[in-house]
Amino acid sequence: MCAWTCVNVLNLSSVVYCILSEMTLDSTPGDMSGWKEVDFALNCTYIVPDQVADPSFNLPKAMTSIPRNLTFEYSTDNEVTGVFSKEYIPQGTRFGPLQGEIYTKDNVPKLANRKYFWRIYSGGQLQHFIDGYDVHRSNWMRYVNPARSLAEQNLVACQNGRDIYFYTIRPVEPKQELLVWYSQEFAQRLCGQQDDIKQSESKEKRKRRFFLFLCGLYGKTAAVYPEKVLQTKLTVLLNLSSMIYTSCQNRNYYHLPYEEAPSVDHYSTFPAPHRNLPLHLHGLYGHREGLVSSYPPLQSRPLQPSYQFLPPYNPHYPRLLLPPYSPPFHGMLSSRGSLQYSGYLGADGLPYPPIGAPNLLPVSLSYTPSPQGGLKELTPNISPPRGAPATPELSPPAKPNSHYQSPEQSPSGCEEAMNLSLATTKSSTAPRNGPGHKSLPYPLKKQNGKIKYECNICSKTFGQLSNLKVHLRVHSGERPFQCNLCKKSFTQLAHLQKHHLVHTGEKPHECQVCHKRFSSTSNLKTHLRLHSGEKPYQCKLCNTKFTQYIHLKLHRRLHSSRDRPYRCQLCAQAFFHHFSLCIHQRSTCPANSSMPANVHMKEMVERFDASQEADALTEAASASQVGEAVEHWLARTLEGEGKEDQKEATMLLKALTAAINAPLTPMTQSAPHHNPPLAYQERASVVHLHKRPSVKTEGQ
DNA sequence: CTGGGGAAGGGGCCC
DNA sequence: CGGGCCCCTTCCCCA
Repeated sequence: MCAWTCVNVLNLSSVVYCILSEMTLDSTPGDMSGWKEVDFALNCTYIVPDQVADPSFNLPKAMTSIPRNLTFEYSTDNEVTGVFSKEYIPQGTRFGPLQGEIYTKDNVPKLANRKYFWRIYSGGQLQHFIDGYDVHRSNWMRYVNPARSLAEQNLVACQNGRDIYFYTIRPVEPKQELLVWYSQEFAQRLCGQQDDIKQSESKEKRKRRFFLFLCGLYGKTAAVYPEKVLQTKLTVLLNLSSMIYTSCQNRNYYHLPYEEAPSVDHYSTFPAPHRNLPLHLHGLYGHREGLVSSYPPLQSRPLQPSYQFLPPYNPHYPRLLLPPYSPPFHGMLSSRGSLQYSGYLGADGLPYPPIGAPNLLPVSLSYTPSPQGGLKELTPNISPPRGAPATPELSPPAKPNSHYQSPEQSPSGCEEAMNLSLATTKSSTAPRNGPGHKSLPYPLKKQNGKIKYECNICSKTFGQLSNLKVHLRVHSGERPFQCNLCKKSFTQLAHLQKHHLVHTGEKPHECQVCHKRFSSTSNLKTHLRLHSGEKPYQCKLCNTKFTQYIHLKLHRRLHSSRDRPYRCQLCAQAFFHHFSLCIHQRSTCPANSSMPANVHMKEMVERFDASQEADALTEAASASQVGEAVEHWLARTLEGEGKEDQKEATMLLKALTAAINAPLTPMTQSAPHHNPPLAYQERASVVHLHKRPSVKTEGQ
C-alpha cells in the first residue's frame, strides 16, 4: 500500500510548475476538466461491474472479482503487483465500487492494518472506513496502484454516495496498467482533516516514515518482495533512511504519512526533491498497493471556508452545494487538482477563487450507488430486501389462513383474501388516498380449475401471486429499482438492468443480416422486419402496411374523422361519403336495432367508404349506382380469395345492397358537419376483404 | 407532413 | 418468488 505524502506549502510553487508542465502534455480534447465527482457518476459512459465468481471456487474475492477486460500482473511469487487492461478501455469507464470491511471511527479494530483504508465522508464528516485489507471481503480494486505521475494516471477515484469508484479519465490501451489518483473533491475532503493532524512526531517515527518514503522510491516493488527479501531491503532502507534523514533536515520538507501507527494522523517532513522528479519521488507514492484515503494533507495552508464545509456526500446531497470550484487550469483534469494540491492554490499558494456555481445542474440529486455495479434496489424505504415482507413496519407478513383487515374492509367474507400490503408501501409515490390503498385484500379466484390472483383495482387476474405483486406497482406507483447514475427508477429489476445498457452502451443483440447491434431483443426483432419485409400492421382503410404499430397509428390520423365530413349523429362514426353514412345507418350503426351487430359488416362499410369505387361516385349517386359500386368493389377485393370469403362477401353484398335501398328513418338523417367532401386522393386502391392472421389492423 | 428507423420504457408471462 | 424474457408502446429523430 502506498503512503501518500503531501508537499509542504513552501515547496508548492515548484510542484505547481511540474503540474503545469505535465498538464500541457496530458491535455486532451476529451479530458474531464472540471468534472466533479457527481459528474463522473452521471456522465460516465461505460460501467464495468465486478465479475461475480462462483463461490465454490473458494478464491478470494479480491482475485475473482476482476472484470474481464482487466487482468492482474503477478510477481514471480504469484503476488499481485498491479492491474492491467486486457483490451482498449474507453475514457469515461467506471469500475467499482471498491469493496471491503466497513469500520466506523469507533469500531476500528485496534490492530487493524490501515494500509487499505479508504475514508468515506458524509456531510463533511468522516463516516466510516472501507478496509480493503481482507482479500475475501475486498475486491480487485485493492490492487490498483496509485499513479506516480500525471502522465501515467488513467483513473480517478471518486466517492459517489458512500462508495468509491474508479473512472477512466483517458482511454486505456491494452496491456496498460491502471493507475489511480483521488478526485479533486476527494482530496479536498481529506485535506479537511488536516487540522486534526498531529504535527509532532518523535525522531524515530520520522526516521521510520522516511524509510517508508524511500520505499516509495522503489515504487510498488516493495509489494512483491517475499518476506525474507523484504526484510533485507527493509534493513538496508532503514539504515539508508537514517543517513539521509540526518542530512536532509532543515531543508524543504514534504509530509509523509506514518502508516504503521494505529493512527494515520502522524506526519513528518522530509526534503523536497527536485521539481522534475516524478510525483512518486515526491513522496506521493510511498507503499505497496492502492491509495490510502487516510493520507496526509495536500497542503499545509488552510483551505477556504467553503472547503472546510464541504457538501455532504450522503445519498441525498444537493448538487448545488457542491463546491463551486473549477480546476484552476484549463485542460487539467479535476482529479489532477487533487493530485497537485494546486487545484486550489495558485502559484502564490493562495486558493483559487470560486468559479461560477454549476447552476446548470439539477437542484438536487439522490445518489446511492449499490455495491452491485451500479444497479441498486432502493431499501428499505421504498422496497424491502428480497425475501422480506413488503413493508414489515406497516403490515405484518401474511400468515397462513390469516386475513388482512384493511381499514376499508371487513375481515369477514373473504376467506381467500391475501395480504400483499404492497400498496401500502410507506414510500409509495401514489397518493395516500389513491389507487393502491384501497386495494386490499387480493382475492383468489378460480378460473378453469386454476387459482387466479385478482387485482382489485383493475380486476386483472394473474396465475401467480408474484406477478400480481409486480403488477400492483403499476397502481401503487412504487418503483423500487433505481438507477444510481441517472436516478430513474423502475418497477422491475429487469427494466433497470435493461436501462443500464443505456449507460454502458452495451448492445448485446446483433442482427445476423446486417450485424447492426441492439440493446434489446424487441428492438432487434423490429429491425429484422426490415430484412424480412414483414409489415404486420396494416391500415384497414387503405391497406398500407407498416413495420411498427406506431407508424400505423400515426398513419391513421390521415383517415381521421376530421377529414370525414359525414358523421352519424347517433354513434359519431364519420364517413367520407354521404352514401356510406346511409349504408352505415341502415345496417351497422349500433343505434339501429333493426340489424344485428356485425363487426365484419361494419368494417366492410368503412372499407368501401375508403375505396376508389366510392370515390368515383358522386354524392348524388342513386342507390343502384352505389349498389353497383359496392358490387364492383367486392369483386375486385375478392380476387384471389377463398371460397369461404367469397361466400361471406356475397352475403355482405346482399346486406349492403339491402341497406342502400332501405328507407332512412328521420332520426338518423345527417348532414355534413363541415365542408363538403373532398376527394380523398391518397387512399390505397386495393382493400383486402379478409384479414390475414399475420397482419394486425386497426382495432385488433 | 409523412414514412421509416431506432431507443427506451412498461407490463406480463414463464421457468 | 423472482429473474429472464417477450411483447407492446411511445418517443425521438431523420429523410
